[in-house]
Amino acid sequence: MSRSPKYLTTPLYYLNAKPHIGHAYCSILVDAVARYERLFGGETYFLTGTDEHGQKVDKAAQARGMEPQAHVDELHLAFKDLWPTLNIAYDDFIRTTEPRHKQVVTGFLQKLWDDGEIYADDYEGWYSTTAERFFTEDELVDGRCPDSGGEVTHIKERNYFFKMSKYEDALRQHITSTPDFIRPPHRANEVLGFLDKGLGDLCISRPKERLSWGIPLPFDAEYVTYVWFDALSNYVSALGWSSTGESTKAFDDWWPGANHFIGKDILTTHCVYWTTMLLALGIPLPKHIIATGWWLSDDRKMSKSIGNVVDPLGMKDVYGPDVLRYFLLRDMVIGLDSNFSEEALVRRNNSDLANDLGNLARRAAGLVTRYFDGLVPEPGAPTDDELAVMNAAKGLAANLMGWVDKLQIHQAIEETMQFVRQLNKYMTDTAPFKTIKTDPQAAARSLYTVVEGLRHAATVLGPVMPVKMAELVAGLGVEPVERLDDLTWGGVAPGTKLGLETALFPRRDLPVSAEAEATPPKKKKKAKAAAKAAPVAADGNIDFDHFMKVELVAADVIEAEKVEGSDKLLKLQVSLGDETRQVVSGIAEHYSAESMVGKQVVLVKNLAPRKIFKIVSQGMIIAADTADGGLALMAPTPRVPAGTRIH
RNA sequence: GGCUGCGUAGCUCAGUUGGUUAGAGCGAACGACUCAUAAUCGUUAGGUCGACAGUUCAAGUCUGUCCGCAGCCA
Repeated sequence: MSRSPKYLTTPLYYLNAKPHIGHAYCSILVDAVARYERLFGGETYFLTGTDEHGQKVDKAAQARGMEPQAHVDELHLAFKDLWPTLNIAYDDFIRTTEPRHKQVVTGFLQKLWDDGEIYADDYEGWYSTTAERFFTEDELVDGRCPDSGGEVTHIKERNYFFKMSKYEDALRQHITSTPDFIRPPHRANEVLGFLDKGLGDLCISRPKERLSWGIPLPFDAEYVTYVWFDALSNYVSALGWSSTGESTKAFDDWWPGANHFIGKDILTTHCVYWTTMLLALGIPLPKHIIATGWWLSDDRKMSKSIGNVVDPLGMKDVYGPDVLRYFLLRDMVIGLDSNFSEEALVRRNNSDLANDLGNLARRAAGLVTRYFDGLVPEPGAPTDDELAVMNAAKGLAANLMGWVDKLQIHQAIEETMQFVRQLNKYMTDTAPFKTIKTDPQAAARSLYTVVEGLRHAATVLGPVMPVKMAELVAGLGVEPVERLDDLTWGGVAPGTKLGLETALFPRRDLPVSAEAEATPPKKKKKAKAAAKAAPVAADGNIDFDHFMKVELVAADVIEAEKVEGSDKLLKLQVSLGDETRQVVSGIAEHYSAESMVGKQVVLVKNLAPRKIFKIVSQGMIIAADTADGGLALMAPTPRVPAGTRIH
């Protein structure tokens, strides 16, 4: 069965932020899908890159006193250099500041201009520098940017517009007649809902005086191209699409199999802006646009302002890139949000990778070493037990493509692990460590079956954990198979020398915080009593360690305002030296907003963030009730540097 | 406020066109085994399937109302 070539893309990551878990997940997902695809015998072209124009980048460069180009030349490496460390193998990395890209965007725009798809008009609105876009009067919140809360300025200016509205019906038609164009399907409904509100035209320019760091419009040098228009074009510029009509081989080969993987936050830009641009240019629409969910922390989006950012990328340094990949791909159902936690990652590592898979390899290898001098024994004729395993291996390989095609990667992994569990059971049932004394032939048969089963599992998990599974296959003494079709039972030749010396996936301890909360799994009986020890003892005392978990720090109040609609609450911005936190505190009846600014207070730093009056509060200020019903704020005397730990 | 989706064991989730005692993995308890990374294998416990009402011989599965959560839009 032949498969059509697939062109797999991640979004171009915008250089105004450091790589985070969202970027990493998307790239890992595309990488895994590409590797699966190749295992199925298909061809793939994997594109990623960076989006380097725009005001934020320009500003950041200015702040550093650098030329924007020098700035992005440096910054884009944070992404480009990251991918290999996550075992991600892309085919091309495109930067929007490269000539090959700028050239295509220019041709793109010129063609639209020539075809009358772009017109100039006056535009009036409130512009937010932080969000880099206009808002209507109605959209503003308290006269500020609804996205960033930043300042907006009223601007009236001439700009260029793309006649996007023209394509509303054509796009709706395409979405409704192509059920899996947008995946998962409920996202398609979202886009249709967006279209039903009526599609306007899209402003695609920014005056040069306001934004110089961009691609100049070919028909008006006083303007540069709007960042989205610029960035989205990468999907065809990387293939060398040409506006003159002469298409490149790369474009013809790959574009028909285009799969854009994106985060759900950029659904509209891809499903509406990009698609209508393509319609206007007469370029066929991509085959699929796949919107993934977000990795959350404590059921919330990770964000610096909420203070719940965990550093999943740091996990690769602690646990290894393949373990991180396994966790991300196993624990997220594509399209839905998932919670990220180090604890969940460690549990996955321990139960699936260390216990089930790694340990199985170890026990099989140990027995082969002990009883057969480390040489894989002759299997002999299979009995029903072996036939069951062989059938399961066959079924696994047969089902795999279906799961991957449905983008049920987590399911593909789960099915594989079920097979591994079956191998463990088979090993226990046939007990080669016993039969070796009574029936060496049976022992040989069992061990051969487990080794061969491991080879199947390793092959099928290769796309998820390329390096670790290559190690396992090498440990089994065989050459890896490139294609699933070549994965047939009996690939391990009897007499092969096994080389599985070390544990493939070491067990890990749960992170400290998790262990304190969970019932410790260690030393079953002895630990039981101790484990049940509650944080608060019967006499009401807590032990020293518990107290030390409360992080009290000195904080300087830098801003304060009353919370509208509440008599008691003040919203404070406090500095902890290296970070600023927002805290909502019920002290307004005793302290005015003005009087708080400049004061030093004591903040409970590691209190879980919560919303009070819809405002996120990241900590608590401590105070004492006074005898006359007043309130006395606690503060270090004398004043100490903000952020100083108090204990 | 409008629209859409979701709410199933402690946790993460499956549950096909409504049909016998609601499933899996993790976690837990107990047991077996001892080749192995305190591993593996087995057994058990734990759910009024968000609430209420309705349709039906029969509802986690359909309808309505409500509660909670999320997303999109305004």
